[in-house]
This record gives sequence, C-alpha cells and structure tokens, in this order.
Amino acid sequence: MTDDSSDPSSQPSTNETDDERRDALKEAAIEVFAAQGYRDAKVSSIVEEVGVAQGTFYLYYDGKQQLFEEILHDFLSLVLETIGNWEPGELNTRAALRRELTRVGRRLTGVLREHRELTAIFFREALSSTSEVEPLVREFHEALASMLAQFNQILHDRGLIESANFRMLAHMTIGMVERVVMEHVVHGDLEDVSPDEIVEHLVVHYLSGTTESMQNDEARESS
Amino acid sequence: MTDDSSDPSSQPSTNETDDERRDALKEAAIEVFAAQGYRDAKVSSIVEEVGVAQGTFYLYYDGKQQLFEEILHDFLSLVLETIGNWEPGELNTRAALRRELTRVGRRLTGVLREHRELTAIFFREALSSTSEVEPLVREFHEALASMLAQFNQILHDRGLIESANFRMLAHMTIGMVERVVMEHVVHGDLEDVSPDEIVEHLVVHYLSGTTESMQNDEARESS
Amino acid sequence: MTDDSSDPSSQPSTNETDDERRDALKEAAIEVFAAQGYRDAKVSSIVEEVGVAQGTFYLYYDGKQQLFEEILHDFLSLVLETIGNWEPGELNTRAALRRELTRVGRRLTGVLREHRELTAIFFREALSSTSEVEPLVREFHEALASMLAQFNQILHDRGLIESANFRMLAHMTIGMVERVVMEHVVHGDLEDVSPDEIVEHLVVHYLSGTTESMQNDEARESS
Amino acid sequence: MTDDSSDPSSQPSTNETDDERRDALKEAAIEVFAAQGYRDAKVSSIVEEVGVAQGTFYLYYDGKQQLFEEILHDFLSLVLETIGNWEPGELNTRAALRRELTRVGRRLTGVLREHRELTAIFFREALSSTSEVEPLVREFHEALASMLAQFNQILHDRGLIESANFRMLAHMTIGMVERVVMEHVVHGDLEDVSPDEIVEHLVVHYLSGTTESMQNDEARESS
DNA sequence: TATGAATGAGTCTTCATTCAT
DNA sequence: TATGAATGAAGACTCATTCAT
Repeated sequence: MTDDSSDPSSQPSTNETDDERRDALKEAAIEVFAAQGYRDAKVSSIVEEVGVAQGTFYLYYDGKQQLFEEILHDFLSLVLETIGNWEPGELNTRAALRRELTRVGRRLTGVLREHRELTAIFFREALSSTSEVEPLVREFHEALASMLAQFNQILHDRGLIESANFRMLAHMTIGMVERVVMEHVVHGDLEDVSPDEIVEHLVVHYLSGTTESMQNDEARESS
Repeated sequence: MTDDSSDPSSQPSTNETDDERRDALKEAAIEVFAAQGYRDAKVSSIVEEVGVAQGTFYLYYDGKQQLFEEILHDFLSLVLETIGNWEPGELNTRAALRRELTRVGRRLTGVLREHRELTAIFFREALSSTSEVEPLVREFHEALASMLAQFNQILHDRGLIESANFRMLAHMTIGMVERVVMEHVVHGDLEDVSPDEIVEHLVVHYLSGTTESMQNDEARESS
Repeated sequence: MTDDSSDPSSQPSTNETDDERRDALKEAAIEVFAAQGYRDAKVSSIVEEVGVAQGTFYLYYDGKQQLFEEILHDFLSLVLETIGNWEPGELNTRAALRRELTRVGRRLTGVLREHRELTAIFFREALSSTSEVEPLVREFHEALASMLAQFNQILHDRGLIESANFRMLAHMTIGMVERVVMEHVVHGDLEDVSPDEIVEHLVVHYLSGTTESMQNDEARESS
Repeated sequence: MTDDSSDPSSQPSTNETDDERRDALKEAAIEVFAAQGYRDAKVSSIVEEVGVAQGTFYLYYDGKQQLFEEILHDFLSLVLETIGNWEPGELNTRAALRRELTRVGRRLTGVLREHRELTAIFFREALSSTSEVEPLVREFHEALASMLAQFNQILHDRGLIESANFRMLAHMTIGMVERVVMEHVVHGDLEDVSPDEIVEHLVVHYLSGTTESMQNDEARESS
C-alpha cells in the first residue's frame, strides 16, 4: 500500500530488508489486533509472532498506538479507494445507477472479505468512540458521509433520486452497510447469504429508499 | 421504575437514603462511563463525584463491571420496552404501519434523547465487540434482529411488505437506525434536523425498501 | 469457663442476656475460625451467624484478634486443666505410671474430640508461628514443655524413667502427641484407629523411650 | 543444585546474570518469607531487598505464590533427598539400623541447620493448614508418612522392630522430629544441646519405642 | 444496648516503553 | 540494526473498625 517507492536505487537491500521487517510487524499486529482488540493486544505478542525482540518494534514504529493508527489508515484508504473511483459521468439512468452501485458494492465486499482481519479491527475498535483513535475514525465517517451526501446531491440533480436530507441519507446508508458487513464479515452471521445477494439487497434497498413511491400510501389507503 | 413509593409513611428515610446513594453512584457512573469509556473509567472517579469513600462503592455494587452491566441492562430494557409494546393486531394497511412505525420511532427518539449519556455509553462500548460486556450486547443485537426479522415476517404475511431476507433486512434496519441515532444523539451531527424529521426519514426509507417498485427499473429503461 | 460469676445479685437478667450474646458470638467465631482460619475469617461472617449487626460485635469484644486470643486461651486452659491435675504422689511404679498416663491421655483425647473445632483452630493457626498470636502459643508450648520436663525429672527422681535430657524429651513427647492428634482429630487420618488404641500407642512409646533397654544393641550385636 | 556450570566459556555473562538475579530474588524472598510469613510478605519488600523495580520480579517469577511454592518445593526436595537415599539392603541388625538412623539424622540436622530460614518457613507456614499452599504441604506430610510407614514395615519384616500400627508410628516419629527441629533450628530453644546429641536422643527414642520391652511392666510389677 | 452505613489504608500485577550494550 | 532486561505507574477491591443515631 505504501510500498510505491519508485526508486530502488541507493540502498535497496537494506531498504527491502527494513520494509520486510516493517511489513512483517504490521502483519503480525493486524492479526493480534483482530484477535485481541487494541487494548488487550500486547506488543510482546506482536514481536513474538515475528520472532524479534521487543526493542526492535520501536525501530520501526513509534509505539503501539501509532501502528494501530497506521493500520486503521490503511484500511480507510483501502475503502475510500474502492468506493471512490466510480464514474459519475456515466450515470444517467436508474438502471445504470443500479449497475454501478452493484459493481462498487461487489468490489467493496470483495475487498473487505479479502481483508477480514482489517475489517474486523475497524468494526471492533473503530465503531466505538472509545479508543484513542476516535478522531481518525470520526474523520473517516465524516468524510464518507460528505462524499455520499455529495453523491446523493449529484444523483438528485440528475433526477435519479428524489429530494431528501442527503447527509442523513448518507448516514443511513453507511449504517446499513456497516452493520450488514459487520454481521457478515466479522460475526459470521448471515453467512448463508452470498455476498452478491447481500449487495443486491443493499442496492435495492438504497434505491427504493430514494423514490417517492411510498408517498401515496395514505392517499391510496383512503381511496 | 423504582419511584413507585407513593407513601412516605413508615420508614422512608432509611430506604430512601439507601436508594438515593445507590442511584447517585449509578448516576455518577453513567457520567464517567459516558465520558471515559468502560476501561478508562475509574471507580475512584465515580466515588469522587458522589463524595464518598472507595469502599462505599462496594456496599452498593459488586464491582465496576457489575454496575456497568446493570447500566447497560437498564438501557437495553428501556429500548426494548419502548419498541416492544406495539399493537401488531392493528396493522392491516401500509398507512397504519407507517403511522405505527412513526409513533414508535418518535417515542424511541424521545427516550434516547432523554438519556443521552446512556445512549452514548451503549454506542461507545456496545457497538465495538471489545469490551468485557460483549456477550451482553451481542445478545441484545441478536434479540433485536430476531424481533425485527419476525416483525418483518408478520408484515410480509399480511401483504404489507414484499418478500426479502428478513434477517438481513432486520440488520439493515438496525444499522440504519443505530448510526443515525449515533450521529444525532451522541455526536450532535444532524442536529439541524428535527427528531420528527429524522423519524420520518427512517420510516419512509424502511417502507420504501420493502416494496418492489424498483424492480422494473431495468425493464423501464430498456422499454 | 469464665462464667464463674458467683453473684447473680444485682442485674441478673441483663447480665445473663449479655453473657448469652457474648457466648453466642464466641461460639460462632469458633465455627468460623475453624472453617476459614484466622486471617480469612470475617467479622461479618461471625455476626451474620448470630444475627446481630457488625457494631454489636464490638460491644462484647475489642476486636477480631482479641476474641481469637480469648478462644485460644480457652483452649489452652482446657488442655492444661485436663493434663495438669494428676496425682504425682501416687506414682511409685511404672505400672502405676502407665495407668496414670493412660488415664490422662484418655481424658485429653476425650476433651479434644469434644472440642474438635477448638482443636482444629489450635492446630491450624497456632502451630505455625505466623499469626499475630504467636507469643501466646509460644508461651503455651514453653509452659507445656516446662511442665513435662519437670514431670520427667520427678519420674526420674523416683527411678521410674532413666536419665535423659528432660526438656528435650518433653518436646519430643509434645510433638509426638500433637501430630497424632492433628492427624486424628483435625485431618481425620488414622480414623480407623480407636482413640484408646492411639492413647495406648502413645503411652507405650513414651514409656519405652524412657528406658535403657536399647543401650546394649551394639554390645549384643558384637557378642 | 544449579551450580553445575563449571565452564564459564561461551555465554557466561548473560546466563549468569539471569540466574544471579533470579537467585537473588529467591534469596531475598526466603528472608522475607521467613521474617514475615507468606501472607504478610510483600513483593515490594523482596524487590527492595534486591534493589530492583517491582516489575522485575515478574520477569523471573509468575508471582508471589509461585515463588513461594518453588521455595517450599526446594525445601521438600532437600529433605526428601537427604532422608530418602539410605541403604535398606544393609540393615540387618538393630545396631546397623541405629547407625544408619544416626547417619541420616545427622545429615538431616546438618542440612536443616544450613538452611535455617528455609526450615523456618516450612515450620511457620506448613505446619498450619491455613495457607494457600496447604495442599502441597499436606501432600508432603502424607508422602513422608507413607515412606516411613513402609520403612517401618520393612524393618518389622526383618524382625528389627515389633509389630505396631506403622502409619501411626510414622506420624509419631514425624511429630517428634518436627517439634524438636522446630525448637532447635527455628526457635533456638535446646541450643545448649548439640545436634549430635539431639539426633542420638531421637534415634534412641525411636528404637526403644519399637520394642516390646515395656510389655512386661504390669507383670514385673505384680511379680 | 444496638445498629449498620461509611470509612480508607493496603498490594499485587501488567505492559508499553527505554536504553545500555 | 538488534537486543531484552529493566522500569514504574496505575487501579480494583477487602474488611476491620468506628460512630452517629
């Protein structure tokens, strides 16, 4: 993710070794964080997993929290990259929107399932505002909400969805997706439902929640 | 709940004193838990708030965790009571369903806003799976999901909503509601939106997400 | 034991009530001390047993330790009374000595078995020098040792036992008796052996250990 | 026991340092346990004695109790090794038995005197059944009793001692020895008696307690 | 005489981080 | 770059005793 170092010029072997160790530590940390939670994760467990001394850890990271934040950052980047690169220019019909949402949803589901541990960490620690990393997660949520609100605005401008409180709609969508993901990827509930089916449900629900089809219920009843 | 003491006749002072102290400690604990989170909350902070000695705490509660569980239990009872006592017998039309959902939603919103700190504690600790109380919360979520799934099933049987994966629909609903509540009650985002408006949005979204109106998108587009 | 109050004149009912309560507390304490050991015994357990408030305890005793010491004192008095009132004037033959030792031994065994809990307390707490009551027990042991040493001296003067280090002999005897009693009364090991048999063994062992019959082993072997 | 490191060649400093610290902590612990007793011994006292931080203690031992058990185990091993390696094959006469008992007794006395504090700990904690380590000590006592009972049985089979309740005889012997040791090594009473004299007394007493020479007292008297 | 609510000192243990080697 | 021994702060819980009523 951050290994886009394009110049393997100067001291490659050293660097590579360093990066390998750094990555190994991060890898181990992800495992431990996912299994124990941030507070209960011990640095000693992480280094033990890699087979280095405790002190070595601090050659690569400033501390437990810094590494945790980096890991969280990686996850958030991963998610934002995945859902961020759509082509809004193409979306001119609801059918197209639906296809696009499905496409993005499937990509996201795939990514999260590929990174189960990372996902678990996010949902175990980050959804709560307790941890020391609250600001980071809060920021992420706000970024996500803004992005979605803006997206909703665009869709509305194009007549694809009806008027609504776009920011609130964004939060609803995020919550809906997050909990389903949590149940599916983290807790293993809903495992009898295929990922594609899940995406299908979410997309349909999102789309149907953005039309006024329901608004005549009252009228219809009285007629 | 315990304020059913309408006769201050016989031995009111003793009982009242005891309960008052117990309540004061719980009150203080709610404040501290909401502010610091379970792990970081210190018993010393709680008793300091009330102005009693450390030992006094243990006269009324078995320990930090027991009190926390009691608080969580209080909250969950509050929620379950609020959302649990609807009248499914009356729900024969979508309009009636909508009215009922709105009624329950408003009541719930009101209750949560009255108990901001309790709500905050729940969302701080309970959404994460980390804390020592995970089982309790997990149980709550599952109870909630089952209740909603069953509710969805009933509605479906009555022809009020369309077929869907009811359990998944339940999770989506829970997630949707929880995040909006979190933003609104806990974080204060969405504060420009009135509670009633929020409920309105959620109800509409839920209802619209349960009809097949969107299913002809593809067809409509190609026609 | 201490109720030798010979004047039931002035306020008898009050006194009797007081003594009853005092005794009840001591009784309960013996039970608790025997079951939990001094350190783990809680004043709250004692008063709970009697059904009075914590504060009441301190109306009758200065505190946990003082009561414990009193209980220990009771036990030691009991033992000293039991073994102390022999008639050394009668002991002129080894057979008489043997009969007398058996008589005292049986009486002691009987008393200890009647007061199992008291005995258990002594052996659980007092044999170790750890507790706060060490001085008391040390004193008891020394008194006992002196008494026995003196007894041995008398027997020797009368030609009933051979010369030996009387003080050491006393300690050996005490140790021998104590451990057997501990196994028998406290731990329940040796329960297949009848008390009289135990006494018989101890007496025989004591007597045989005080003659020179063994002194010719070496000579006998070489002959 | 672990000082079999005769070659300070390869990595002596590291190992030695570790062991030294471990040993220093154990040494200090023995001192503190002997002085204060297990319950009152504070880890802080132990580390203070050595001059290290509290945390350091836990690098070498799992906790206070574990170290205590290790110390107790050391003592029991010491004792069992000392008394356990006799040569029963040689014991064919009472004179030989007497020599052998004297030899073992002297060795044991020497060992206990060399390890006064260890011995004191055992007698302070272990004779009482109160401490957390009761099971360990109880086990030791039972092992000891069984070993001695078996020993008595063997001696009896060879005609060296008379019939008796071997298990009870074992307990008597243990009690006799323990109290004398306690007085001599721990309390310093009997210090005017030389160790060899003590052993002599104990051996003679044991031997004389195992013959029937006394059985004719009654008869002799009446004759 | 009785109550019992309140006190508050006392201690083991964990673990992220440092630093001398 | 690597080690890993050492650090030391931090906190929940118990229970004998007191004292106002």
